[in-house]
Amino acid sequence: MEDVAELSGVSHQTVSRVLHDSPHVRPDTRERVLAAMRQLDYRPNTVAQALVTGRSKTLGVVSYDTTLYGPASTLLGIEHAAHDAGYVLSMTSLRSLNRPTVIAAVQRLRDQGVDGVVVIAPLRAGVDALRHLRADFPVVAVEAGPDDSIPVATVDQVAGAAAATRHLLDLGHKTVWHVAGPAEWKEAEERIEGWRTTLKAAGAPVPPFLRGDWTARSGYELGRTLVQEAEATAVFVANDQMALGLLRLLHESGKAVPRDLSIVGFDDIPEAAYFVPPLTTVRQDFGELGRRCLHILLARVEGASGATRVVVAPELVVRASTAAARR
Amino acid sequence: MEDVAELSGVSHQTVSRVLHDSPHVRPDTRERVLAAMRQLDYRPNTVAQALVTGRSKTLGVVSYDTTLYGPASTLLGIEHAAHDAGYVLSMTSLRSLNRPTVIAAVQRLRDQGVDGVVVIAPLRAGVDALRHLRADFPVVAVEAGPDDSIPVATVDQVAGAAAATRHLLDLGHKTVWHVAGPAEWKEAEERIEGWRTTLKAAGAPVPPFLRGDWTARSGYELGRTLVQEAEATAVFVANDQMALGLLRLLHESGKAVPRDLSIVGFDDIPEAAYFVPPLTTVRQDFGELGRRCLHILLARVEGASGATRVVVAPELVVRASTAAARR
DNA sequence: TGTCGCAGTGTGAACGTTCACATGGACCCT
DNA sequence: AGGGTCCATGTGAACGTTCACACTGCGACA
Repeated sequence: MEDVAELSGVSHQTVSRVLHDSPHVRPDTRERVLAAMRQLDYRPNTVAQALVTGRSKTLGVVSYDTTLYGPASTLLGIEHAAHDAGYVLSMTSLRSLNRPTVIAAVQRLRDQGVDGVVVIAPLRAGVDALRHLRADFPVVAVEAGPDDSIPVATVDQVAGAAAATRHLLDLGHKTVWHVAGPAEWKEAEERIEGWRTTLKAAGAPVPPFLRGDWTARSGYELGRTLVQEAEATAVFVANDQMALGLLRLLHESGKAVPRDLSIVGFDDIPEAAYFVPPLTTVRQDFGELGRRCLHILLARVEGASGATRVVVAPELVVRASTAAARR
Repeated sequence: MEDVAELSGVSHQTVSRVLHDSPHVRPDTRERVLAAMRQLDYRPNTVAQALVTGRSKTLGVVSYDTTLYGPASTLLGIEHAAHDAGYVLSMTSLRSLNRPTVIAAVQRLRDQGVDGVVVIAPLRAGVDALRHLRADFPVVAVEAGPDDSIPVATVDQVAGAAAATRHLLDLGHKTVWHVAGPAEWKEAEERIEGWRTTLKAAGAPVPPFLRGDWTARSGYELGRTLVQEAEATAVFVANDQMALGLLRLLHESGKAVPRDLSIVGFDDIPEAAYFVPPLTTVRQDFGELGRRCLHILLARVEGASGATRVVVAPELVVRASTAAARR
């Protein structure tokens, strides 16, 4: 910067002003400075800027397993939104999600000088950790956060599960079974809730749900139990991978989908449309989710306060894995 | 830091020394300083450290579509390795991959003060961009890089494709068809090469390959062409998603897998084992890949030089989608 | 017994910015 | 003509570290 100043015959301060488009610079001076910058290939030192301003134009993300489709897509949405806002993203991926690890990760990012953090913590434990964070630092949770102590962007899981369940009931099924996700996941619990309340509201019997772990393998295993229930004609599975496993087991058991059993999944992963048969599922707009939560965070960083809650609506996508009940 | 110094009755420099475990501090002094740090909950300002040392303990990653299984897993491997080495990761995700965008992304990260960058740029164009980067900054490419001008960590695509093809030939198939990935992807081209040379080496005829775009949809569409080839009994598909699409089309066309057609995929995505039938495929250890490339980068950052090339071996996973040719 | 070396500590400058304030001139108004 | 205002610019300190060097005392060695 000193070099640029010297070359263009002004002080370092004027260079700084040009850099920030200050109105108090004469056009010809500005031009001279810009020329010098170009000539010297000057690039402002963001680290020095961060030191003096206390702002780094960097945001942190702490996430769990970015290999899963949901978190990965959300992360991408966050990244794009951050990029568009001129922010850089720092990432931390936890190997296990519990109170100390989440707190440590946020602290670490904070020490690194990020202006704010978004936590993708769909587990109960992670959600819980957020409540124990200092309130003097902008944090937003995505996809399940604690009550209202922290701003949250989330997809309405209950509504999605309700839509899936209602779809099956509308097709004439007497009731709907459910393959759930792991108990520690808030989303899993909310999907159970949406499913159960919809059944109750319709006066349908509520069968016990089966507990999976999101993997295709668990869907496959739990399918064994399901095929023994002669009554079952419709299942709402808490994610598409488990639905895939279930689909395979049914195929191996000689059961036809949707003739013998109608299936609805959740997430709408890109592969779902090419399952055999193509899977009816509930689409979550993860990209939008990420974008929205980043905007909340940005507002916070800029000084807004008060808890916020953004809810993205899921959408039922009807394909070939569901059909009217046989009578 | 000044506060800590004052509280423990030493100078700021001694505090700094304690911070860095300098041997030239008397044990009791060290103890006093540490106590003061705890009492004041002192956290060193990494930004100031970065300013003066020129090192930020931050590494950059520029990637393309982190929603895909491969890049996402690689990213995770990189992240874990970085974390273990005490580094933080800054991420940039490109919306389109070409020379200017890649160069701009690297520059941006560099301006942000990262110590080095890994580029996940599987496209020809991205690979190309790397050649036009200043050599005075540590960059490593993962999964396809230019010749030898830049260090690279990669999975041996040719060997993987060869293993897949040979597996099918060994089962007695006269030849093997191929559904390839998009031409701009280096991996796609290398898989074609592995497939073609293996066929040639075995004296088998080389049918024209079909050009897909990695999506299940394209596998489905291209399947139409494939079922019209009465001769075809074996196909090597360049990734698992396209194999899924193909599987569905075959099912709809009344063709049985593997009875009428044997199929091998590539990647071994977690879902592959639950396709109908379970997919024989080539597993890539993306986590390992990420870890390895990060270690190369770290070595570079610490001052090592000279191009390096690390190759991870893929592994054929035989499942139920391949069977011996009928005679 | 003088001096060399080293352990333990302190001092001030530097890193590259921005911030708060000071300066000087042009213009306008009374 | 004098004073206020605003524009354009400059000056020095501050941000929180590390770095290079200087200093003090103590033990060892010749």
